Amino acid sequence: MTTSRPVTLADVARQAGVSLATASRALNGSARVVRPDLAERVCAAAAELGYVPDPVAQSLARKSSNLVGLIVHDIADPFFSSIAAGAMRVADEMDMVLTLGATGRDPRREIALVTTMKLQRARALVLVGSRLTDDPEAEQRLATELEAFAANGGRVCSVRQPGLPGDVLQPDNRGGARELAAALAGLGHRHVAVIAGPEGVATSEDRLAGFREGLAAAGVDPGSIRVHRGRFDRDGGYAAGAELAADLSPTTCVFALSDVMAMGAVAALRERGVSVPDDVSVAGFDDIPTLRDTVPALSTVRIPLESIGERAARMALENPAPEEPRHVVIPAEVVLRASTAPPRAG
Amino acid sequence: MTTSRPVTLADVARQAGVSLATASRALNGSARVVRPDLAERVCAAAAELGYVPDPVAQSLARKSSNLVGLIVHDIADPFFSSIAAGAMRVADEMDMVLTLGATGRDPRREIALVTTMKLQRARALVLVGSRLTDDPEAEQRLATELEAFAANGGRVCSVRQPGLPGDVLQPDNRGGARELAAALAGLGHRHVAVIAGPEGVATSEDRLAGFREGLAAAGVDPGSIRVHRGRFDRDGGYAAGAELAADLSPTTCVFALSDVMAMGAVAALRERGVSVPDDVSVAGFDDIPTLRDTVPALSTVRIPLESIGERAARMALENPAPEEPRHVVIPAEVVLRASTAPPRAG
DNA sequence: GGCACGTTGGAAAGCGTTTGCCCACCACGG
DNA sequence: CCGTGGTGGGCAAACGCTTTCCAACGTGCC
Repeated sequence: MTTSRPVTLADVARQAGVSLATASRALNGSARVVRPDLAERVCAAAAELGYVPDPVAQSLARKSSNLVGLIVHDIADPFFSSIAAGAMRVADEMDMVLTLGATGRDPRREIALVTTMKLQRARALVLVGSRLTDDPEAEQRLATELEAFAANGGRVCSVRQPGLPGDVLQPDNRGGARELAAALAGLGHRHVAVIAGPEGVATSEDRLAGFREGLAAAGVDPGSIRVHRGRFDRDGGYAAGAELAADLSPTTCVFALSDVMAMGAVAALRERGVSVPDDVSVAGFDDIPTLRDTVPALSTVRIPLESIGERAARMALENPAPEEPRHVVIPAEVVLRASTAPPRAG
Repeated sequence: MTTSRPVTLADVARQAGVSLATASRALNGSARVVRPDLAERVCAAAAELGYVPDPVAQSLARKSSNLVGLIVHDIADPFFSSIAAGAMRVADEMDMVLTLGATGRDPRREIALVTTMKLQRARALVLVGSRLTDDPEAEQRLATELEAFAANGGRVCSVRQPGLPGDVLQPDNRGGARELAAALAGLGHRHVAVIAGPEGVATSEDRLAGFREGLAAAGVDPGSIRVHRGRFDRDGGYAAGAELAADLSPTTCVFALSDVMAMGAVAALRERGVSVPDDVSVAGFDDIPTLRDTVPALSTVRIPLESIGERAARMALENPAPEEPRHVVIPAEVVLRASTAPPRAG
C-alpha cells in the first residue's frame, strides 16, 4: 500500500460528483440547505472514503478553532486540578480540545496566555483564579485583552471575582467564610487566628472579610483576630503555622483561607507538638478531595470544585451565547469535621 | 479608531517593500538566507506594525502546529497533575501550547485522543499512564495510531511501560517495589497484604511483581501475601481497606500500589478502628506531595513526578530528534515515614 | 405567459502562511 | 568575452477548508 495522502473534502466532492461547496455544506453545518439526495450522496462518499475534516484548515477558514483554553494558577494544586477535571469532561463531551495554561500567579503570564489563545482563535476561555486587588492596572490590561478575545468571537467565563468581560462564576467566598465564622463561634471560639494569602489576593481578602463579619455578628471582638499572611499555598500555610505554634496562646482556633494552606499549617503545628483539635482547632476553605481522608479530617467550607469546572466550561461553550453576561454565585457550605472542636475548657 | 484588521505578513511585506516570500523568510527561520539589509527592513516593518504571525495559518502551511498534547488518565489525580505541572512548565518555556486530554482509563478514549492530536498536527505527544496488559489489541491499535502520528512528523514520549513507538520514560516500578519489600521485611513484617489495581493494569502488576520478588528475597513466603484488588484510585483503596479491616489478622503490613489507594485504605482502616501504624503498617507508591503532610506521614516509594513531566516534555520537544527512540528508567527511592513501624510484638 | 422571487448548485475568492521554482544578477575562470 | 555556478528575490502555487456571489431553475402570482 502506498502511503496514502489523507482524504480531503475535494476527494469526497469528486467521488460524490458534486462541487466542493456542496460537499462542505452537506458535511459541516451551514446556513445553506442542500437537497436531501445530494446530501445523502455526499455523506455516503465521505463514509466510504473515510473522510475526516481537517481542523486546522477549518480553523483558518472559519476564523475559529475547536480549542477551549483553561487558564489556572497551578495545575498541581488540587483546587485547580479538580476544576480542570470538570472542565475537561465538558470539553470533550462537546468535541472540543482543551488547552491548559498555568500562570504561576503572575498577572502578566495570565495576559500573555489570553493573547496566545486569541491567536489560536480559541472558541472559549475559562479563567480560574483570584485576581489581585492591589494591581488594578494588570486587571485592566487583562480586561482589555479579553475584550479583544471576545471581539474575535471568543467567549469567556471566569471563575473569580466579577469585573472581567464575559460570564462570571463566583464561589460565595464571603458568605461561606461568614457562616464558618458563625459555626466556629458557636463552638465557643473567641480567640481566632487567620492564615491569609498575601495582601491583595482577592479570594483571600473576600474570605477574610466574610470571616470578620461573621465573627463580629457573633459578638467576637474583631480586634482580637490575629492575621498571619504568607504565600497562598501549602508552604505559606506551613510558615504561618510555624509562627503560630511558637506563640499560640490565647488562640483556640485557626482559620486558613484555603485548604492547602490549612494542610501546611496543620503540618507545622503538629511538628511543633501542637495537637489538632485538642490544642487548637483548624479550619480551611475549598474542600479539596484529599483532605477528607486525613486525620483529623479538615473542617472546611465546601465549594463544588468539579462542578464549577463543568459549569464554567458549559457556560463558555453553550450556544447560543446569552445576550447579557451572566453572573452566578456558587453557594458555599460549611462542613465541620474532626479538625474543629470546642476550645479546651480553661 | 476603526476596528483594525490584524496585521498580516502581506502588510509587513508591503511596508518593507519586499515580496511575501522574502518577508516570510526573514521573519521565520528558513533554509534560505536573505540579505542582511532586507532582513533588517522587514524586521523593522514588523516591529513598527506590530506584526504577530498567525499560528493557525502557519500550522496549515507547515503541516505542523505549536501544540503539544498531554494525555493522562485523570487530571484530578495528584499523580497526573504533578506530572502535568512539569510538562506545562517546559511547554511554555518553549512557546508551545499544551493541550490536555483525559482518558478516564479507557484505552479507546486514549486512542481517540491521539487521533485528535494527529489531526491538530500536534508537534509532540506526552502519554502518561499505565497500559493494560490484558488488552493487547487496544495496545496494538494505540501503537498503530502513534505510528501514524509519528509519520506525520509528530514526536512521542510515553511515561509508562515500553512497547510504544517513541521515547519511553519508565519509573522503576519493579525495582522500587522490590526495595520497599526489603525495607518492610527489614522492619520485621512477615504477613503482608497488597492492595492492587485491577488485574491487567501494568503499573500495578509491575509493582506487585517487584514486591513479591523483594519479599521472596527476604525469605518471606510468597504464598502468605494476600492480594486485594480494586479500582486503581482512592475509592478502590478505600474498598480494599474496608475488607482488610474486617479480617486483618495476621497481617501486620499493607502495601497499597499507589499513594491514592493508600490514602483510601488508611481512611477505611481508621474508620474501622484500626490504627496505623500501631495495628498495621501502611505503605504506598508515588510520593504524591499531599501525603507528606498527613498523619501518619505515608511511607512510600518516591518517584520525582514533576521532574518526570518535565523530562518527558523535553524529550518530546527536543531538537533534533534522536535517531533511536530512547528508553530511560527513572530510579525510585524508598522513603520510610511514620506510617510504617515494626510489627507489634506478640 | 411573463415576472419577481425563493431555492440551491457551483465557481472562485478568500483565510495567512510557506515553499518550489524560475530568473536576475554577480563573480569567477577559461 | 562568454559560460558556469552560486546567491537571493519574487511569483504563484500550495495547504484544506468556508463562504460570497452568481446563475440556473423552478414556483406562484397577476
